Amino acid sequence: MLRISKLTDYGTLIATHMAATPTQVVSATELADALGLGLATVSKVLKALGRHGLVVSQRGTRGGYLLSRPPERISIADIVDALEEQPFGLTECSAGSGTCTLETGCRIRDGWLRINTVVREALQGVSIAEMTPPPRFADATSPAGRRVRGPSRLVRHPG
Amino acid sequence: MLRISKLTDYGTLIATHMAATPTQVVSATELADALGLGLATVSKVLKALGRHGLVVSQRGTRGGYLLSRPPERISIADIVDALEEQPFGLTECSAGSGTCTLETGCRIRDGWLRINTVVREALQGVSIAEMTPPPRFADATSPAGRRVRGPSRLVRHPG
DNA sequence: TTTAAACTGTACTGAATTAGTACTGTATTT
DNA sequence: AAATACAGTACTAATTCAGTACAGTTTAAA
Repeated sequence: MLRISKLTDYGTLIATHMAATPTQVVSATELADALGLGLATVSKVLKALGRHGLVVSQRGTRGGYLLSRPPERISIADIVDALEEQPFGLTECSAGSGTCTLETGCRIRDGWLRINTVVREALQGVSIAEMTPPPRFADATSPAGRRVRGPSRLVRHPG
Repeated sequence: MLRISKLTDYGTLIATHMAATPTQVVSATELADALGLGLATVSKVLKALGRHGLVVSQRGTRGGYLLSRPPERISIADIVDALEEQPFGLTECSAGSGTCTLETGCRIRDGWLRINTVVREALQGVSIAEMTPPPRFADATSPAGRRVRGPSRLVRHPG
């Protein structure tokens, strides 16, 4: 369907929400309430994010989750990698290898690999700190007033 | 799964194959044989491509399909549009509208719309003529020797 | 020390989507 | 008239997704 799964969608939602208060421990319950999602669903997402080192968890009363690094350094690609099937690839042949029955004589694997690269760079080029629209009544001189202006900034090649 | 469907994959395969002999009428049977796919499957794909004006069909003996325009002017985005769910969108909210139960208070729709744009441009930026690797023993001065060199060319902004 | 909040891990079930195929009908050429 | 090839619809099995449930462990606070 060329669409991210709902779980991945929730992942970006949750991570973006956490990015708003990056130093604050938030519990799955709080996130579920704030975002209108089921607790079990939110837990499932956070667990996956934790496995991939994007959040760290704190057990017990007053426990919860915390972003493991500044939100500017967590990209949408990171979230996708944590929640979608790995490895990344728009087609079967460009992701794994060997499973495609057409391998022999396939002339377009090359093309798809190039497209993958560009798409991946697009996802890598957006951090969870950049997902939310600029605050409407923000003071333009405040740090919160800094904003991304359109897609041109999106494709940056991190390395 | 953030992956194109197999049908879409077949679509790019079929279109790319046809792009190699752009003026020749090819039957579904020939394509199925050449690509190692089922006839019914190939027919299904070609029908969808026809509905979207990418190929024209010719019935009867000696009938078959023909690209409706030069392969340089048929993009991967065209194939995707013909075979994947419409409209294009990596998330539910960035494709349609109204179906997302979280609409109210969703802060990231904007971000996903921007990402969509970039991904879509990547798909629009590659024609089915550019999918195959350059012929290995091609004369460098021949038209067939022209080639795309890496992803930088991929993101071109057609509009 | 007890209790409650909160994370951990696994498993399950219904729904939705995908993939591939079958079948009947129509058009065209030889 | 016959063979080839497209047109359209429908169907079934397999896969994937989405959401939830449950039993267990850790930690902080009362």
